[in-house]
Amino acid sequence: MTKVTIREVAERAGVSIATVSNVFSGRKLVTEELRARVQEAAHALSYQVDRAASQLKSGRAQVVGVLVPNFNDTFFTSLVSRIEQLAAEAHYQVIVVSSQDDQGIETARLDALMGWRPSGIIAIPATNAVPRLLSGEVGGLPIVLVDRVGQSDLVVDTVTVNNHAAGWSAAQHLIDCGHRSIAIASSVSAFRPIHDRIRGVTDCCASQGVPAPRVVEVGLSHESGAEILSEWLGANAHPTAIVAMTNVTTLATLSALARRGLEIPDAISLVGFDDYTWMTARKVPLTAVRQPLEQIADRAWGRLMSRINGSPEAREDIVLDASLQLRSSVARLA
Amino acid sequence: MTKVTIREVAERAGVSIATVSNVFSGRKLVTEELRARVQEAAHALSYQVDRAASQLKSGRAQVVGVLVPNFNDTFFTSLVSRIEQLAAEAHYQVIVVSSQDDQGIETARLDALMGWRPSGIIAIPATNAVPRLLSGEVGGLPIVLVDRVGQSDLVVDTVTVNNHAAGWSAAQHLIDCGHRSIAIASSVSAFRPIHDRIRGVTDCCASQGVPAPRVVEVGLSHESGAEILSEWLGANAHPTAIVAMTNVTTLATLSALARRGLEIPDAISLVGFDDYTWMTARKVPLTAVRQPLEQIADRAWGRLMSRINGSPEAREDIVLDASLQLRSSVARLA
DNA sequence: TCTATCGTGTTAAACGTTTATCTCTTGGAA
DNA sequence: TTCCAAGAGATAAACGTTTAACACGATAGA
Repeated sequence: MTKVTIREVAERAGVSIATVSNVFSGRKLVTEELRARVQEAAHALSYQVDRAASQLKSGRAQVVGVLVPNFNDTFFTSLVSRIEQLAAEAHYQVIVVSSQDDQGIETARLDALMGWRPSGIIAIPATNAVPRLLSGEVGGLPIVLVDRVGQSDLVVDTVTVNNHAAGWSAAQHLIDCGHRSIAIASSVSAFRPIHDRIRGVTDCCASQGVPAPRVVEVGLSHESGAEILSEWLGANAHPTAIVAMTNVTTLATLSALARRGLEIPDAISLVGFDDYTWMTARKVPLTAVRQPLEQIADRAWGRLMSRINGSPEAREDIVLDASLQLRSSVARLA
Repeated sequence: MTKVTIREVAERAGVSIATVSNVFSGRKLVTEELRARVQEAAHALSYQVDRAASQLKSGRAQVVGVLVPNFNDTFFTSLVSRIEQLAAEAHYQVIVVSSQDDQGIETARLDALMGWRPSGIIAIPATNAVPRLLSGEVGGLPIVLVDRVGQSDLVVDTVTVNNHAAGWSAAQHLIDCGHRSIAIASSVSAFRPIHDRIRGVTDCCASQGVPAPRVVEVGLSHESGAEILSEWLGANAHPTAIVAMTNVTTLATLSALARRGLEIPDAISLVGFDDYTWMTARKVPLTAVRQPLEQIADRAWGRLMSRINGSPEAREDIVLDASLQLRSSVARLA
């Protein structure tokens, strides 16, 4: 693969390198005849525009960076999947980096990302603290923050879910079904989205005179979560229903209940969070809160593109609604 | 963000740009004093090496491309996750592209990938046909093929699982438990790994005089799979056991069985493929074939690095063993 | 004392594009 | 017929690095 350059293509086609460049970038008209000659030459030599050179000269990058906390939660990978697809359609390339739920790594990865001089960044911060680089005050780099948005004095666009309402609707359904003793399986209660969901549940209970739900914090991994929850169930009076705050905690709850031999919904009812195929692939399909995954990705991408194309609109906090998927994991109490 | 260049850093530190470059690339020694001055200046200006310029001049890229068929199968995302981690440790960046299970898109994405002039590529082809670009005959680009390796006259390294043995061990377990009527839930039987797994099951049955298993092909999506399998169960005599050929078909089988109200393992036994947390998060934990995910990623990465660093070793087909995780979804028949 | 060697640093020439500027035709409008 | 605008290509100057070649002391072997 003796790297073939624009010069060789130009020579073979009998034109200048500028013409070749124009054929590929399409920013100046080239007659049909020359265009054909160039295409043919390029194909014959299997020429490929060198991104590095192109980007260096033009300053434009056709790259967007995507930062996610990890690849374990399907919520994040699904988002990445959708964004990759949108990006490809828009002839952008995506560089995905993971912070592995660690602020230090987050900063490092973000730094590395900047080396690409991306056109924009879509980020799900690892914690409530938005990294300095993403606060948007540094300079014109378009940024869209998604999901874990902890602060509110931001200057960048955000796309989130109405987590308070999501929690409320889950609680309302349980209360409607006669539940009074509710527990919450939370991952990290300090994270803003989780915090809001918990408040949603709590507020709903308070509004109807139902005792405040107990909150069990189980961490970010399935294994530790199942362990902690199982122990908690052993040491405390059982609630009649549990509502899980993320898709990982849903899994952890399922494991803990199975481990303790507690039937759903006979012994304990469950409302899960996020909605994936495996939730229906069970004898008792799970009632769950569905986040509008595709919409989140679409809105985030759309917003980023607007910014990249220099839209002067004011910043916006896009808040989408989650919906409760009613299935069979919640018992109707007498 | 008035892009700050190496020149400004050099000026501020009172050195030449070559020295700044050396400090960052580390390929020539710089005295501690100057190094400190440079670091400080760089930090003060928040300087970031421009990858495009760096790569253009040096020809080296510190980038590896990763091609996967899709982001729906956890097997692929898990692989990507692990590779991203290994890459970060080695100061490489990963560009992930998805072929969306389509040969046309695969070629397009691969072309785009080449524009980055990556140091190497780890690829899971979408079909048995290895894309021309990856056949390795084009030139020195290091390539490692993983999982879906259809041909055997390759010149590149490969990392696969011993699929025949994996299928065999699943079948053997069923036969040991007294099963004689076995069905296979396959995704796309033509794919080499699937084909081998099916043969493994079939050969094992044949070797012990058990009737040949019936194969049901259910496609790549959970939804269609559940539908097809459910219909099949309605129209045919039930087998006593089903073995699923991928993690998506496992899910599809679970759904189909739940839809038909068939209990596991009382009505039908099930051996799943791939081993994820959700498989244990059920009342009846799933017996499943576990692919050594982490090992696959590690070996693929290791091999790629060897190649990139110019190892002259002969090409190798690395074949790893899958292991059967015994749990409770297979009934012991009288 | 005279070279040879080594350790540090600088100079300047690329790398493969993009794009502002220039040149040359061609075809109306006056 | 003359002039000018518009269209289509070509020329050449960057873009921000890396790195070969070079310079300059200091050290050491002869």
